[in-house]
Amino acid sequence: MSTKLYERFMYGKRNRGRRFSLDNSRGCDVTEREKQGAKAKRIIYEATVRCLDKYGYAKTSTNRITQEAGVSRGALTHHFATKEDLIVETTNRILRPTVNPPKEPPPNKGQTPEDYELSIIKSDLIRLWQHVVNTPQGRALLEILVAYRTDEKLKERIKPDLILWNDRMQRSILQNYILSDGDDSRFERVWQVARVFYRGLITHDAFLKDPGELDTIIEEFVNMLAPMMQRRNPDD
Amino acid sequence: MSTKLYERFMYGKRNRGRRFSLDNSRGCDVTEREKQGAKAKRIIYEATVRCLDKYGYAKTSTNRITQEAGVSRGALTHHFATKEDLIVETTNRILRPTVNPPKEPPPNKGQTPEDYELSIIKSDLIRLWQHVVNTPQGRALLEILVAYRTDEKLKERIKPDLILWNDRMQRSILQNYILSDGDDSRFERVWQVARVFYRGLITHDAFLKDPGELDTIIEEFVNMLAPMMQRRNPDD
DNA sequence: AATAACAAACAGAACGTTCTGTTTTTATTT
DNA sequence: AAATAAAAACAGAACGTTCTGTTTGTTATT
Repeated sequence: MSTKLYERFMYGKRNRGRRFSLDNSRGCDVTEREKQGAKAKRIIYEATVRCLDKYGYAKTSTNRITQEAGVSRGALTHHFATKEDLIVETTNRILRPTVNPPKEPPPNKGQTPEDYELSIIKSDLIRLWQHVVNTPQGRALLEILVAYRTDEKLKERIKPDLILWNDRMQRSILQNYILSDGDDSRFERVWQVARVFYRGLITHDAFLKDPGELDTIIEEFVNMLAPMMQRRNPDD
Repeated sequence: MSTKLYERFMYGKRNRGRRFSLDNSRGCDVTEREKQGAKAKRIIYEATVRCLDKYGYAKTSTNRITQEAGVSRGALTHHFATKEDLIVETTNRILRPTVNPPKEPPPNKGQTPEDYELSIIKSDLIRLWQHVVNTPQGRALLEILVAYRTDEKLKERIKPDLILWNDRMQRSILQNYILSDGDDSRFERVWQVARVFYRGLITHDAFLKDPGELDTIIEEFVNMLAPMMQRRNPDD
């Protein structure tokens, strides 16, 4: 390249074009490019969740994710500078919809009001297992949480998110399920017991000959927990 | 090495010496070499447990284990042909002492018999957490169980051991405890609920600002479970 | 003398990251 | 409206490191 051309090039470069980064400096309307990038990120995120669920944390390499997502290596590194960035963002996307689980309308019954209330709480507890914890997202989260335990850098980055999510979760649950004269702080603990139990349950079929045994254990647990969530006076 | 020496060495190697493997073909007396080998294996096993606990499954490489154990790479590969062999044997050694947890003598009290019984059961449940699950061995086992979920080859090799251990555990517990209403199969489930809960608890402090919150959750759980349980009369 | 026990070098694959180059979209200037 | 600069969105090669497993060599025990 001749000096003249180069100087003209650099001159133009310095004085023309955009001075600021793009990413939505306009205001609100979504450009084609933003849509494209968001879609790619979503595809990669979904592939990451699938890989964590299928192969586990140890074998979820960036190579495998690109294969699963059907994108190039460059695409992944463009959107996620490091693997840690990818895991952090994946964690946040897993937690996002979990905060407010969709509420099912209670089915009609010919039961006494007490039995009816109990059945609703039981079905809610079972739903927590079937539609939140024991899902690709839930199992992927377990993989991340176990890695979290021994990965200080990851811990540093996602701990605030997890605590925030926990608080929001508790508040959301309290809004929907607590009885007016109940002990809130105790109820929060009971609910956390349920979440802890379900997390442990993901790895429990290792000990069982028949996977169906899981259901009976869940049933036992639900029968144990549901009546407590109905107690109106915990102080007697 | 000169050719002559080398040939003499190889010649001797091929045509002389013992034809069968050593490891205790004599009968009973333990040789120095056997002791040495067993000690090396124990050191490697203990280092593996420490690595799984400290670094997690993904970052527990054979290299790291040799460093942690203070042995050479050759020593490790000599005793454990593959990494999978090492993990399998480590799993078995973790499970070995857990089957029959040491029983603590009950402390004296000025309580009613009912309260006394309840307090013993509660302390047993807390001990399960403090001295079995939340230990380097217990946390290492969690790492292995999570890897197990997505590793078909590992699953194939240790599944029988886990099921066997589970059965022995249940029988051992049944010897000491029964359910308040005397239903054994239901009690087995209740006890499994406790184990599942504790396993989940290992990863739960990720959600908590203050690690001390764990204790209150444990307390809640124990208060929930203990009244359902009853110690078996040792005279039957 | 044979071999268990250990040590160390090595091979090949896979890992995460970095880098260079190309195409496409967007914003600004003319 | 056309031209142009800049940045986003890829694609893919290459890098150095680390991994597991193999092989070869040495020492100690029987």
